[in-house]
Amino acid sequence: MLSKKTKYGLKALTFLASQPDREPIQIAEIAKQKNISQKFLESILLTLRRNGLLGSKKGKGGGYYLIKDSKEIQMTAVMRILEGPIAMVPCVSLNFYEKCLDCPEEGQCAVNKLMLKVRDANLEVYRNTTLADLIS
Amino acid sequence: MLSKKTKYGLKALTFLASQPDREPIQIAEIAKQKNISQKFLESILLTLRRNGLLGSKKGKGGGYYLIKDSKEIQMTAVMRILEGPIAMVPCVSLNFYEKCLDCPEEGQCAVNKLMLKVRDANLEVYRNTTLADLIS
DNA sequence: GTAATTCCTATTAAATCTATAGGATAATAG
DNA sequence: CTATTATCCTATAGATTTAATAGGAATTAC
Repeated sequence: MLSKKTKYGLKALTFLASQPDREPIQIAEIAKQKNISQKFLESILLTLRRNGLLGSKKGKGGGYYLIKDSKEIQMTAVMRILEGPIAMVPCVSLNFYEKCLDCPEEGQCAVNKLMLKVRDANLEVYRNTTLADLIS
Repeated sequence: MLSKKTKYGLKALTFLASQPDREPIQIAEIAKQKNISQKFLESILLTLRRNGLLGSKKGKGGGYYLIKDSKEIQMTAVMRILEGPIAMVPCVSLNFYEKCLDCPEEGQCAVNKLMLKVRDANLEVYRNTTLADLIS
């Protein structure tokens, strides 16, 4: 299952990407437009900012805005920030590799073999989809 | 993340598939060979049987065995039984479709659009991978 | 300086996953 | 027919993760 965090994060990002310019938009505004709990959204936007996808401005007239062109934002980045590793098991993860302790030989492990295919298929999708592609 | 249930289930299935014949194998034997908590594995094998992938025999000489040729067992079935819907959100699920309550129009929803691609990519992998493919 | 808004940490509440317990049921062997 | 072996089944406890909330600190605009 996709977490609500990711779901809300994606909705917020596309909302920002569909703005005519990059003026800061307030959390409250995004939450209202996209039907999201404001406080929860607040923490999500914060992590998106900390990970370099969003910029922010405090005080009156403040808010969040995209820091890059939406065509430059790949889903690989978004998913890794919000949902965590793209691989479903650490032993096939590119960025978060860990050996399985219960598995004597990776090359002969069925889970490894299947999840490698799944990882590649998903990477293919995420790499070839940008934020811009998600806006109709 | 892949659940341990699915991970263990896959290991058990491939272990059974790699047996020379379809004689029943005891839970204890599978658990030992594959490093799995026996009681947990027991419940997993039970659901695999209830969902038509395994047969079982009670009493001495009992155990579990594959009910079909491993070439006939697609990962779509295995994953749906163990991990649940292949789609990451109900609004793109083939077998468990549900409309999102917070989403006015599916056609214009970024989450829907992205997860549709992901679903298709994963289905492609799962449909084209059988249990037999996972045994080296 | 006041109002508006993000920033930040901690905490609670809810849901899900993992594992275990313990007895019921069925099959086999003798 | 009895003892043994193994699956069957339900319930529940424990652990982890997710979702949401609370409340005040810091910053900016006017």
